[in-house]
Amino acid sequence: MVQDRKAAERETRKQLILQGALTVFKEKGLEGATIDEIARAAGFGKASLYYYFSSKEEIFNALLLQGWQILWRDLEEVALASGNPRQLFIAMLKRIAELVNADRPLYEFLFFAPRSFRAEEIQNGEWKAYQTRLYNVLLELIEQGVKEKQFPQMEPKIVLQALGGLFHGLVFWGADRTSITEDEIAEMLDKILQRN
Amino acid sequence: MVQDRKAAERETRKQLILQGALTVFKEKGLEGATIDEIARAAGFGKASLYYYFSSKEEIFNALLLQGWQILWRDLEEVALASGNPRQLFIAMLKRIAELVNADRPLYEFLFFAPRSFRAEEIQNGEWKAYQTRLYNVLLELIEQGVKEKQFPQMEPKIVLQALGGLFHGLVFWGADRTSITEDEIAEMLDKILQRN
DNA sequence: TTTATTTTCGAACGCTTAGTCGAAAACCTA
DNA sequence: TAGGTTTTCGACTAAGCGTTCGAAAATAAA
Repeated sequence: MVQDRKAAERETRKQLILQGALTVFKEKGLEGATIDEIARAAGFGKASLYYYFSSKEEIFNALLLQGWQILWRDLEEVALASGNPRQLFIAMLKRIAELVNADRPLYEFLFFAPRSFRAEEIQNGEWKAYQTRLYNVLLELIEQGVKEKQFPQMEPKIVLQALGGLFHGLVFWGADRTSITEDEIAEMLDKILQRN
Repeated sequence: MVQDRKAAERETRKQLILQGALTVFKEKGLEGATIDEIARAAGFGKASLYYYFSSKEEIFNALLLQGWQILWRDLEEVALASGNPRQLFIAMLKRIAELVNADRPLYEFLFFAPRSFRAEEIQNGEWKAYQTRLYNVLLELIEQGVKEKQFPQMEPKIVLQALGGLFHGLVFWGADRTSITEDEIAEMLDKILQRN
């Protein structure tokens, strides 16, 4: 069908635009990401963007949703694998680290951008459901792990909060960001989450 | 002297403006913090602000510098107290937590805002020296602590990075931010930084 | 009270940027 | 090739915001 090819092309162009948005975001930061620049980065005129997206917010929203969908699809596999809570938890963090390393700009956007946006449309976007799902899965793993004495005896929410911050720091902080390998993460987790 | 009183009043008004800036920042976020709103929050007309500060950047810069100065003055005391590296390190984190709890908006600004600003003037501001000093003191404490086997045998920079993220998470993340007490922090650190 | 100085601020300026419009170009169909 | 449809984009509009201007109000000095 011609229809199909048309739709596919439209989708491809939308992806190009999202890609451009990501590029600009990476180079200029969230505030510096203007529609004009995104258009140029994607190889379109400014007005053309509005043929594919109805607003700047919609672009960011689409980026967030798509990113979280991919992230979740990937992590779900890990979550459903077999192993005890501790193993699964570490496996998930490792997988997140792998993904982040494979496409840093995307995940910086996914993890940082939501804090910066104040718009309702974005704060209550569809992507949020995936974030919540991930949070709950990790929380349950910790709850189980604590119950089975595989983690220190602590309030799971606090542990997750702390590990979230820790992981965030591990993966995104520091001057030379390439210096932290998966092995280091695993080793670090092993030391910090030691049985007691 | 009349001169003196004048200078003091000028200083007081500058403080009012900084206070207003903080209020608006807290309510509207960094991007939403306009000169108009800051002026209104501080009880001045917009143009009056420029009688005290020459630009918006200068206002943020002054806020950062003053905040870090106060923070550092406070922490220096703790750093110079007696105790082994581990004790000193924990004491410093506890003190930071106390300070943050005492004036959350200020420290959110101090710790979050620098990431958002791209302006040279702010990125290379005087405040940065204090941040560096704090970083180095904490790093040395960890290096000493590792040497003396009071911390797990790990790369101090990584430990600090991780703890930075962790602490960040502990203090700033989560829905109900008041729920984390100093005691919990201490307990958490004790468990995580256990000797091995 | 008069004059000089400091302080305040509404209004205007200039620039940036999200979003629109209308027409041209590219493409498809017959 | 002719007519219709899809896609592109330069130019324009409108709004927001940092900054400046000029004059008025408040305060101090004489």
